[in-house]
Amino acid sequence: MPEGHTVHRLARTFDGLFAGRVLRVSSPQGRFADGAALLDGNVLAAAEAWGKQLFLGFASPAGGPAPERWLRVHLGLYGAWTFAGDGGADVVHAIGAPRKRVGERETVPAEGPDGSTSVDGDWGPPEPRGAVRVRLLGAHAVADLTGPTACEVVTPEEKAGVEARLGPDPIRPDGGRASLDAAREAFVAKVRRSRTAVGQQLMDQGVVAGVGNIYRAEVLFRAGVDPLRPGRDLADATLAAVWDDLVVLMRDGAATGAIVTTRAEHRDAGLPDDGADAGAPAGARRRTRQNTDGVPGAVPHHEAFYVYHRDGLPCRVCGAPVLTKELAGRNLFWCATCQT
DNA sequence: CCGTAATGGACAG
DNA sequence: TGTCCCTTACGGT
Repeated sequence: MPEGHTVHRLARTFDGLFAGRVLRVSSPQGRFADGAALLDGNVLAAAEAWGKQLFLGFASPAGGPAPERWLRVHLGLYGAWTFAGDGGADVVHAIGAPRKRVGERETVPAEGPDGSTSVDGDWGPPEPRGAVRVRLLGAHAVADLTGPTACEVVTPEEKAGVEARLGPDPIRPDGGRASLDAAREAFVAKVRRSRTAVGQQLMDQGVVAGVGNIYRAEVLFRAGVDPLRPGRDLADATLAAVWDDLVVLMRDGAATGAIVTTRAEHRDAGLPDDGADAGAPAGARRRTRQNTDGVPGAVPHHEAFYVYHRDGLPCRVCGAPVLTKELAGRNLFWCATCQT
């Protein structure tokens, strides 16, 4: 369940595991059999992310390095990639030990049916688990895709068409525009062009690519902006600050794998864990999946956010109860005191 | 066992 | 605005 930062991490992982390698491509579930046949036996020539879109470029082994076909994947709400490998030197960075997560799923060393690890020189991929739409298999690693909202083979032209409809991406070095400054300008201008609530516009991938429900809620809290305010009513400088903050927050998320938006002084160190406060308001015990469980030094998930999934709990800054409301089919969270 | 939420989006009207 | 799709894991029976 990714926002853009996860997809950028995925692109890097594919690059590290499979770039330049001939891949066996299959569809254990069967729903992508035709597409898989189109890609099977080709070389992974590129792995790119733009917002929540992942593009894997394939080139024929005989041809040049330019991708002739792209696999376009959008994970949607619950899509996930699961990785396994033989732990060889060439994949150690991507598979990592002992617990590394990419997307929502844990990455584990391949195990035989009896739980044994790979035999030297005789690595075999694990059986696909669940409804695996696509399996990419290299010599030393395998990647399984489940539950995507989009998974299709497209031409370079079709890929360009998809990208043309996407807003600037704060994680891309140039923001997906001529420059990072141009990307910020495009974002500000687009939001100001409409009276649609800024909180709704941030979820529009044509306005800014890669922002999801968490970054939406958190960046507006940090900016002190009421999510329901019409975009048109916001000052240029306010929106520019929102963009700049997205650049910081999302790039940090891409680097660490976790979304953390709270500043240290606003975290309640010493409070009990989630499991200790049974009977607390709904938001208190709700789990928010993060990729940091058990990582030493990581900010625990219940201290990572200002407002996301904290409805009914006191605002970390002013103490007023965090509010929630459904907006365009998604749950919005905000503090009416801090955000005006 | 069953209901439901989940960091998303396409499409119809 | 509503409806549908994709899949999994968790909590309450």
